[in-house]
Order: sequence, then C-alpha cells, then structure tokens
Amino acid sequence: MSVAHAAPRTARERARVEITGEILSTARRHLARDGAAALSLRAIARDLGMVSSAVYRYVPNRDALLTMLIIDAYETIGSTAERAAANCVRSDYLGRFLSCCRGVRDWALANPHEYALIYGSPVPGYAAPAETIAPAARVPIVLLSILADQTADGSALPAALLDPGVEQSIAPLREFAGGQVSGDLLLRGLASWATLLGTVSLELFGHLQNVVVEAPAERAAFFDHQMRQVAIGLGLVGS
Amino acid sequence: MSVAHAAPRTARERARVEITGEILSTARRHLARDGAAALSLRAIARDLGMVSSAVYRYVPNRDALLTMLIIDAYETIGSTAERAAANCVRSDYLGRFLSCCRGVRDWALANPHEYALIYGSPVPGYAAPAETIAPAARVPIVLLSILADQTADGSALPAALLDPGVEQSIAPLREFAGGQVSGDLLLRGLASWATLLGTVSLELFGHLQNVVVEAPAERAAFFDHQMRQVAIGLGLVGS
DNA sequence: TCGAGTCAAGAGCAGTGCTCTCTTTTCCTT
DNA sequence: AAGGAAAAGAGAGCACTGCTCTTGACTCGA
Repeated sequence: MSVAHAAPRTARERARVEITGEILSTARRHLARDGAAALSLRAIARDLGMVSSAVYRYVPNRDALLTMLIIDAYETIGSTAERAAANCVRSDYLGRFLSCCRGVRDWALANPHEYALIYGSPVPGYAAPAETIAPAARVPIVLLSILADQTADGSALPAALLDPGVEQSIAPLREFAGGQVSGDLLLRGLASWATLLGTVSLELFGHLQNVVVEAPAERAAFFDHQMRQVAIGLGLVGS
Repeated sequence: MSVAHAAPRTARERARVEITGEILSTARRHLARDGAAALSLRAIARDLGMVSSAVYRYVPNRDALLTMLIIDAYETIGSTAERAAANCVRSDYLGRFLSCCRGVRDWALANPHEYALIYGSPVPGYAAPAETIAPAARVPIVLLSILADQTADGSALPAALLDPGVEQSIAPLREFAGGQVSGDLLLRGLASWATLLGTVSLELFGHLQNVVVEAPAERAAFFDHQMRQVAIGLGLVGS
C-alpha cells in the first residue's frame, strides 16, 4: 500500500477508485434488493453499462466482492451499535445495553439481506478471510465493554464459581477481555449476545409468525421486554 | 389424493413413488454436501442416470423440492427434540430441557446444512408454504410443554406482572398455549428458544472463533453451561 | 385392440462465473 | 513530442444453471 491510495493523482487512478466505488454501491443495492445468492457480476456490469469481463479488472472474483460487502455490513452494524450505546451516559449500563440492542435490531430490520449475509447461513464454498474478524468483533465488543465498565465501577454481579472445564472453554475470550471481567460474567455476556442475535434472527427469518403479533409496535415492545430481561439477568443497572 | 397413494398397485405407480423417493434422497445427499444454494436439479438427474427434464415429471420445480427438504428437516429435528426430552422422567423438567437442547445441538452439528436451511437465512425468492408451519412448531412445542408441565405441577415460577403492550404482543402464542402458562413464563420460554438457536447458530456459523475453544469437549461444556443457566433462569427444577 | 394418459429424451432459452484474446486508451519515459 | 508499456474495455467462448416445449415411445384400462 502506497500513499497514492489516499490521493489519486492521475485521471486513470481517479477513474479506478470511482468505478470501484460504483461497482460496490451497485452490488450493495443488488444485495439489499435480491440477497447474496442472487448477486451477479453480469447484472452489476449491465447496470453500470459495461461488459461483464470489464468488472474483473476491478474485482478479482465474486467471492472478493462478497467479502467487501460482508466487511461493509459488519462495519455498519458495528458503528451503529457503538453509536447507539454512546447515546447514553457512561454509567447508565442498562440504558447502553438496551440502546445497543435496539440499534442492532433496527439496523437488521432496515437491512435484512445484509444482516442475513453476516449472521445467517454461511455462503457455501465461501470461507470468510481474516480481514472480516476485526469488523465482526465490534458488536460483541460493545456488549463486553458495558460489562467491563460496570465491573470497573464495582457494581457488577459477584462472580459465581465455574466448573474448570467451562472456565477453560472461553480461554480465547478471556485473553481478549484481559482478565477484568469474571468468567461468569463473560458467559452471561455471550448468552446475551446469543439471545440478541437469536431474537433478531427469529423475527427476521419469519419464525415469530403465529407467535408474536406482526404489528411493528408489538414487535418492538416484545423485543424490548426480552432484552430488558436479559439485561436484568446480567445484573446491569441504570444510572 | 386417492387411497392409491397408500398402496401403489400398478407398476407405473410403484415406479413413481420409488423414483420420487430416490430424487428426494439424492437431493438430501446433495444438500448435506453442498448446501441449499448449490442444489441443482440437473445434478440430481445426472446422479440418478436420467435426463434433467425427466425430474420435472416428479417434482414441479426447484422450490417444491426445497419445501420437501425443509419439511423433512423440521420433522427430523422436531422428533429428535421430542425423543431427547422423552428420555428423562416427566417430572425432571430441568433434565428434559437440557436433553432437548443437546438433542437440537447434536442434530445441528451432524446436519449443518439442514439446520442452515431451516434456521439460517431464508432462500431468496422462496416463500415457505403453509405446510411447513406445523413441522416447524415441533421444537418450540417441546420447550413449551416442559414449561406447561411444571406449571400444572405447581412448581413453576410465580407469574410476574407484565406491561399490557407486551402481554398483548404474544397473543398468538397465548392462544396456542391455551392459557395454562403465564405470559411471563411464555416470554421466558421464547427467550430460551432464542438463546438455544442463537447459541447453536453462533457456533455453527463460525462466530465463536477466537471466543470459545474449538475442541468438541470444550464446545459441549460451554453449550451445556449456557443452557443450564437458561434453564435456571426459567425456574426449571430436576426431579 | 386401441385411444388416453404418462414418461424419457432432446433441443432450446435466458441466465450465471470466469477466461482468453484482441483492440483501444492512457500514462510515463526517453 | 514520440514511442513503448501498462491498463482498461470489448467480445467470444466454456461449462454450467433452472425451466419450457415438442416429439416419440411406452403402458394401462376400457
């Protein structure tokens, strides 16, 4: 990577970043409308008035395009969650948690295909490269930060004793968290993450039909209640 | 539908049910290996030594084949969950719940593509027909039955008061449950369902990388602990 | 036995990802 | 300014896909 990436000098370089951007935004539009499986390089080329083979000058292949869209989705939902949590005062742990959850759900409802792309079934034959790991971590990091802050505050739940095997199973997460948060709380945090994504996925993927009233207000009330119960179980308190 | 369906008389009818069965089992094999998106009628026909158009004599189109596979997956995971729960004595509510959860996870690990087909991203352009509703309900019914049994037993958690809006949001589920279980417990049950599927999905779709140790034993210990915590939160007790 | 119904086969349509070659355009160096 | 190199566009082509339509062969029951 050279500094030329930041300031395209020549007309050719300028056109390159511009066309690359257009390919990406067109792909994003197609993804939002038709989903990942229907993403077609030929259709994108057609939309841009260029021939299909010309797209390959900018994007190595379909998988690379998918990777870009996946990273973009992770970054967007991650920053949404961060902003939502930052809307509350630091010591309002309950408020931060709920705000983050609502942010994730709202984003998922507004971008169902993007959500399905990152949290739904993996695309067969596609293996997510390492660049996706950091963006993917942003949402769980928001949740963990809230727990860590309340722990540093001294108002977190007392740490329960864990079975050694269970304690060891979350060794990677523990290493990441840096030992501030107890294993018990980390596990509760993971459960809250699972419940959040599980609840959103159930709603988005149609499994709440004949279970929860379809009207948006009721759906929101249901979600809010579920997430509040999770937060209470985490021992989160308001300011 | 005539009674002939139950007892194929003529050679033609016999061949018909046999070939239909072969198409389904081949499709199931392809699904397990390559996933739903890669399911190809031509490939199935090739495997069966017949020409692609001939398959359309037995299956109306690709979506119908998908529907059959979806129903099959729901039935299989449903009966797995029922059998797992039935392995424990009726009054061991905690044991029934944990056994059901483990059954769901084990089935999901053994049949990742089938799991992704029913609980992952919906297939774009495919709308699940009404026939899938009943099979899809089997797993949540197992969970709810455990709650209902403990309620009938009198050892369930006292029902907490709910916000009227929340209470109303689960009207369809309440109607289904028949008024035995309190709204509070129904919501907890739904949360447990969401956590179960969320936890399984996180593991199966690769989101526990760098979070939980990859070894099967640790993964199982982690899952068991999470589900036990959920069960305790539900107020489930052992025999 | 013969007509109705059923089925396999093949051709064909419109689409896909991707590669290859060929031409045009742009840029940098001499 | 001119020429060569590099980049980009265009188009053909390969091997696929789901699906439709027609054609000829077969089977079954009246």
